[in-house]
Amino acid sequence: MAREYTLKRHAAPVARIDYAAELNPQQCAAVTAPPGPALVIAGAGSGKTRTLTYRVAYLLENGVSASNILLLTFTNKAAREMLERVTSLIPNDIAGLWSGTFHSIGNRILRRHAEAAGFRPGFSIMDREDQQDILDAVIAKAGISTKDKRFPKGEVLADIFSYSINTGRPIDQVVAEKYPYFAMLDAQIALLQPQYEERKRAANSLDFDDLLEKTLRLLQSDESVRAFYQRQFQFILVDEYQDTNKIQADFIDALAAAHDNVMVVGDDAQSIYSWRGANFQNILDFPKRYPKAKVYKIETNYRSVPQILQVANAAIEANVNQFKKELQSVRQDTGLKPALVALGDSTQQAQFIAQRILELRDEGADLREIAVLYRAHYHSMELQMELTRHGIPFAITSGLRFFEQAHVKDVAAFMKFVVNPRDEVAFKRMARLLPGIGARSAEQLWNEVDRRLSALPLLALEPAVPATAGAPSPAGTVHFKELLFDLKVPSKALKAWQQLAYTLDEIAPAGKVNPPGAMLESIIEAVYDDYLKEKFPNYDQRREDLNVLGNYARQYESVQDFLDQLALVSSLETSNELNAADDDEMVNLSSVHQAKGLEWKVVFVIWMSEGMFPSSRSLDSSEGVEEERRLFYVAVTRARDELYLTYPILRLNAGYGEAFQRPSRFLGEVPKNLLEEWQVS
DNA sequence: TACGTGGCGCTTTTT
DNA sequence: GCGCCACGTA
Repeated sequence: MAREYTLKRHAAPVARIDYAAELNPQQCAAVTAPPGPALVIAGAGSGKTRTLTYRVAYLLENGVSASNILLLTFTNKAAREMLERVTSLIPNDIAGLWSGTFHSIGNRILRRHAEAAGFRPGFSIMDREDQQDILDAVIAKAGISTKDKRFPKGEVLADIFSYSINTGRPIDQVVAEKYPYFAMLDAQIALLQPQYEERKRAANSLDFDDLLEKTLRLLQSDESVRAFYQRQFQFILVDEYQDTNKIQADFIDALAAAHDNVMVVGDDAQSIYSWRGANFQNILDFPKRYPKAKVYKIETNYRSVPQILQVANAAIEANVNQFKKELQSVRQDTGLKPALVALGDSTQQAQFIAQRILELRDEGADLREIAVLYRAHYHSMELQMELTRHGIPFAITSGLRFFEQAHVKDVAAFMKFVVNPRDEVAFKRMARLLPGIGARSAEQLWNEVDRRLSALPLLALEPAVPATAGAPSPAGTVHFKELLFDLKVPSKALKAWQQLAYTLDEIAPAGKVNPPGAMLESIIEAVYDDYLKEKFPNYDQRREDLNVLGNYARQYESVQDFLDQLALVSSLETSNELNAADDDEMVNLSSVHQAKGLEWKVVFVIWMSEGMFPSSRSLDSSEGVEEERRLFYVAVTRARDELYLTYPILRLNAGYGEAFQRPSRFLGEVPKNLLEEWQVS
């Protein structure tokens, strides 16, 4: 039996926060909960973020060191905002606190222990597109002809593998469920997975799933690493727990195993990421996995007026699988019911929204306090045109992230390659930019580069700048000009190729990597600007994007950190950060998914039509429909004062003329007397 | 093997 | 009304 021995804390600062006064009793109970497992079920708008923020402050005030806290959130922005609020509450230094998304925390851990996980510290992070590229190469290499019989493309394989990893279910099961028409190929598909793994290893590249999975495996297999982080993270806080998947839940469990000091916060009614492997059974079963868990419920809603909340409560009612709860509004009754608006077609729908927004602005509303939400990004197309016509400025958190645009990824490929010369995807992307080099030549060139790289000592492949600040710096000795200059390239590409070799040498002289801002300048000036002019019709726009990227890059000293940001920061966070026009008055257009955690005074939910919302793709299973219903619940609960639910009766079908659309079933589930029907003519 | 043109099919959600 | 893919040509 080990002896229990406690180190005395240095004198804790005098308690400054009056928790009972600043929080409601339910919040306060959760915030001041004793150590040990805790499940906080916090309804929409109930002050979930506030609760977590105060919890962090509470721990710090009670002498817990910041470096012993791990805060896991759904976006990096959410983490940053919480910590800012903590700083405004108490004077403690919180620099040592680890916070961010599961992916970014995984990345941070793996950078430190890359070797133990079977990689080199300078590894690249692949996004979905990179993943598809490499999988297409794996398929080709395996000699599978996609011609004679239908075989899934890289895109589909990525989806299968990813879902399999994130849910911990075998490939054949995933294929049978999600792609039954490929069921007879499942053995062959499963065979490709180890090849994909091998290829990633050779390229020293990790995909998004690896950032979770490899981290978990590392904790499970390496006892010293596990013990280290278990000791470091004495208190674990998890936001949006309902959207964690199996790996994420296991990751938390592994870290918490030694002390069980884990507080998870979430709302099962807002679980909307099952297609990415999220499993809201994690939150429902938390008390089973942690039998000592205390459950705290926070059911007072501060956000929405009662009329909106009633609609929300009614909307979620039809779901069988949930913790029953009834949100109570503390806000004044405005006497204004949410509007149910039927419109002739989608054009009218767009006109209605635009007109109503103009009226709201005349009434003195701030455009930033208005949002239009929809199920899928393409639902917003007509509205965008209509808003433009009326001169109404809007900001979209678009489907395509800023960093996923071709020109951004192109210039990033240069940087990725010099940081990690084994990055097959980055190299090929770079090569294909040159005239006369397509997929085929790029592949051949890579084979030769790969051969030359293998002849170099292992250490030479590390970048000369430390991967993490303070780490010893290995001697980088890759001379890119020597490596590439004399390769055989198509004659059409020769000049550009030599230029490329010089440029790489310039941005990483003798393998010593320049800071990202300077690198970008060289890349653009030496090769990319010409390409951009030639290739894209909207040169000016894209060039401007690259300037923005350059400004952003200059904030970073280390290329590695900069590239990590590109890979791991979500669109929501970048759009604000890059445009920096936060104070511009703009209406927000957003998918419901991206609206998670946000709120506005006025919310329009458009395309409330059967087949659109709920999406027709979700209709074949009851779980699918329940998730759509939760999504609808999320949409409704974004609104503080005014809510409009609109749907067009006619749908203009591409090519096929028009078809009648039934209103969404979700509208029928809300009692008529809770909504006010608007007749629009 | 790279790249331009015509036909076809049809729209989720994202770290 | 648009993007993607396959095919044919330089």
